[in-house]
Parts: sequence; structure tokens; C-alpha cells
Amino acid sequence: MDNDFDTIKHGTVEILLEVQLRTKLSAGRPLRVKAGFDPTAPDLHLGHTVLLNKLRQFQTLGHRALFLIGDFTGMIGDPSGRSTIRKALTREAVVENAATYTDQIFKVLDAEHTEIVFNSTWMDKMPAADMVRLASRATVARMLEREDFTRRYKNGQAIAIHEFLYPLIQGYDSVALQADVELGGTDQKFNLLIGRQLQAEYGQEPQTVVMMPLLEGTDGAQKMSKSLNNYIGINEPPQEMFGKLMSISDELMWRYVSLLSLRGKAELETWKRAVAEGANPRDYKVLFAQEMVTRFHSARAADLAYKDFVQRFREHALPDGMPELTIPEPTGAITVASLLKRAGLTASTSEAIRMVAQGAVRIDGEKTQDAMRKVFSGSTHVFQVGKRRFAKVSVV
RNA sequence: GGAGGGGUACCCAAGCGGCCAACGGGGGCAGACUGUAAAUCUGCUGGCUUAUGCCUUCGUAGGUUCGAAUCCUACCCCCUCCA
Repeated sequence: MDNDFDTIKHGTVEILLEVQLRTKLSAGRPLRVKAGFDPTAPDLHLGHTVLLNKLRQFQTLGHRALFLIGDFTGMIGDPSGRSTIRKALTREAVVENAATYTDQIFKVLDAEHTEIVFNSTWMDKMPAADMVRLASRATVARMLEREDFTRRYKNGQAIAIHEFLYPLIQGYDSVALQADVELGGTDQKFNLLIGRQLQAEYGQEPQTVVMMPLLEGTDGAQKMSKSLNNYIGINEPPQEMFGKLMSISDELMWRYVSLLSLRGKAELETWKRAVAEGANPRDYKVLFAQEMVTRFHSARAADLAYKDFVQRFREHALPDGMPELTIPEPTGAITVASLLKRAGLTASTSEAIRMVAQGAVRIDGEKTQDAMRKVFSGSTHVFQVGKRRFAKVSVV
């Protein structure tokens, strides 16, 4: 069973308490392993998979994954600085998001051993009196220990009372689910520990807390998140995913490989050595990108994505399968600027004009300097804005 | 309840009657250089079928003025101290 422990420990940042986990793992019964997810962001990205991979490991060892969708806590939003009460999602929206989740998580998790649960199931029914009782288990001083609360308090930023309820409810979820283990990112430490405390108060054995590192976004600075637009979604088209992975910095690449690749540590060391001896990191980035695309799409897709990449960026050829659109223009002619906007290649006409001025626009491979140039009905051209935006547009 | 400070574009932050579509920084986008890497340099970073033009934007609503982000009034929100 020590083997199991080592498997679980690999890649974690911290486990509280390790001893306790060893005991649980050797008890020989399937453990209930909880991990919570936000109901509003059903687009999973690679950052989420760090956690999912670990959850999967538990399953492989015979344990049960409790995939918790925090639809009740979603009303609050994990306190991050500017939260107000969010609107509760409608039942339909929750169900819909859940379906989107399941489409995605089973690319990593084993459906057989996964239970999807919603915390509204028990929280919607909790009487106010019980809520007060729950709230009485924590103190303001304890809450202020949480890093972002401390920071906001010191900086004179607002902290709404209901934000204090978030950790409490998340902790209570562990009570309701009788979780043996809860998995979370390092940013969840406080919440995860509240779970332990509450379970003890409610007469349960405290869950073991397993913390995973947070994956930085493609900017290499902040954690990967959709709202910062530095994410790589697991549902993104192969070319897109491949391209994004190729454009991360060399430094960041090692971080990604160690958190996301299923290759062994030994192989990773080999790569590092090779690069230290002068190999081009790009070539390893390719291997890694292919591994990811293979996992979330297929080996074939990975192969095509690679070819497309080489074609497009090394040989500067036009990509295959670019979007083809038709724009009706009754007057017989349209300016390049307004065409770009209508084709969705730029957000506005003004942006299109700026792009042209900066030499970012090519028509059939030729740089244009004139945003007001006319494009006549009946013609078809390939328009390119910057390195990535392409479309074949026919004006009719 | 009282006193004071503050709300400016994606974020931070100047401006405090016309030269303001609004300094500067960050972020983002684009160009050069590359390996769609990093670093660096340069430009752009409200909208409008290009316009010494028009429209929208400095918490909200009104007002003063030839003219307001800038002055006045009311309201909303945030912070600090006191109670």
C-alpha cells in the first residue's frame, strides 16, 4: 500500500495529513474522493486536468470520485475580491452545464467510478436555523486568516458577510458527502481545511486534504483561467490546441510537461538534459503538444495538427480548411476595412483600419496598405489578419 | 448617526473649465527579429463604409456655461476614523 501512497503523492504540493492518508489507503475500502467545480465554467481547460488526472489516479487504485458541482456556492462565487451575490443559475442551466462537464471530464475520468453531485441538493433544503448553527462554528478571526480576506481587509477593500459563508458551505459539503479525501488546488487550502474542521465538529473523521499545484496560464504569470483568457481548453480544435501549446515560453514548457504529461519523470529528465546540451526546446515542445492533442482528440488529429503547424508557420503556407464565407454586397463593392469587420476578422471597422495601417493585413498573400481599397462583388480572396486569422471570403 | 477621503477606458493611475477620445504604466494586439519561444525595438490599443466629420465614454440623474471628466445640486456605491 505504500506504493499507492507514493502514486498519490507524486505531483502534489502538500497532503494533510500524510499519515492519515497512508492509513486510509491501507484500510482496503474504496475511499470517497471529493473535488469541487464551479458550475458557471463548463469549459474545462488544461488547468482543471491537473486535478482530474489525480482524481483518475485514485480511481485506478479502486476509489470513488465525487465530482461536486457547486451550484449553490456558485451564487456566492469563491471570494476573489470583487464578488457580489451572483444570480443563482436556473435549474435548466445547471443541468445543461453539468452535461457539458460530463462530456469533457470523461476524457480523463472513469465514468464507472464517478458520482456527479450538486451541493444545492442539500443546501437548498438547509433551514436558516441550521445555517446559523453552521456559521457559529467559525469565527471572524479564523476567517481573516484566509489570505485574500486578510489582504482585502488590510487594503481597505470590501468583504461582504456572505463571502464568509463560502468556505463554510464548501466545508459542509464534505460533511454531507462524508468525504475521505478532498482534492483541490493550493489556492483552496483554507477552504479545504475548513472541511476538516467541520467534519470533526459533526463527528466525522476529517478528510485528508490533497493539494495540487496551480497551472499557470499561457502568459506564464497568472493561473490558467477563462476570464484571463490565458487558457487552453480541452475541447479546443486540435490545431488550436497544438498552436497554443507551441507558443508557450520555453521556461513555461517544463512546468506544463511536468504537470500535464503522463510521461515518466525519467523521460522528462532526458529531455531536460538534451536541451541543456543544445537541443532545440521546440522539438520537445512538439512531442508534448502531440501528446496532449492525442489525449483530448486522437493520434491522427495530433499528426494533422503538427503538419498544419509546420505548413503554416515554418513554410508560411496558407492553412487547410480555413473558414469560407460569403458576404452579400448589393452595392457591388465593399472596402477592405468593412469587409474584414463583416467577416469577423476584426472586431470593428476601426480595428480593421488600424490593422491595415500596421501592415498586418494580407489579401491573397499580398500585404495591403489601403484599407479603403474596394473589393468587388463576384470576387473571392483569402484575407489574413496577423498570423492567425484567416478567411476565404467571397463577395456576392 | 457624525467627520473626512474616494468612484476616470481591460487593470492601475494622471487630469480638476476649452489644447481631452482623455498623460503615464500594466495587460492586449500588430510589425521587425525568431523557433507562432524568450528578450529587444517600433506602432496601435472607444465606435462609425476615411471623416480638418459625426456619435458614445470620466459612478447616476439633473443644472450652470458659448464650452464640463473638470464648477453646482441631488442620488447611488466604496473606504477610513468617531459613535
